[in-house]
Amino acid sequence: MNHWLIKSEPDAFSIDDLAKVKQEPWNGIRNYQARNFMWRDMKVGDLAIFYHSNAKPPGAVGVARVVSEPYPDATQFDKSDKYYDPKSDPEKPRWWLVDFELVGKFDEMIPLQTMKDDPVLSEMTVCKRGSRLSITPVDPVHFEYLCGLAKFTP
DNA sequence: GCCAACGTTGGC
DNA sequence: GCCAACGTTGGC
Repeated sequence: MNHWLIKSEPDAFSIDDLAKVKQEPWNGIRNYQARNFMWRDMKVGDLAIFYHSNAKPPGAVGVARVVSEPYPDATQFDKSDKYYDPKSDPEKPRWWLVDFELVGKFDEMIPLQTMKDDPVLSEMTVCKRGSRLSITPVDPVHFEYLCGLAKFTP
């Protein structure tokens, strides 16, 4: 099983929003590296740290699970959607996604600063300077350690 | 294929 | 609001 970190801006879609729906298509990803992780590497059952970006403070807020095979992101073909991509061919879709469901929300978020200050978690991609990728692989050791810090058992 | 200009992300 | 990092675009 692979482990991941997925970023979301809580103003757009927060972990509480994920709690309200059964499962959520992770749409709007328009970066090839992030797309490749969903399209090529994610498997049903994979676990992901849910991370709030552009938040005060930013940080890890819970755990989500991959619950679908990859399929084309419908928003790329919707002219009225902000993620519409006129260059994507419906015969050969450019953007793919998976669905996530909530596993659980941490009792207390682990702020990015706490992760950066931690000798183990500071190795995570999200802690590195200039890390903008919205989906990143996570070392299982870091995943377990972070859940431990949050007193959370997936 | 190079690279300058530009746009976006996201912490601070 | 600022700005560093970095991906994308497009002229050449």
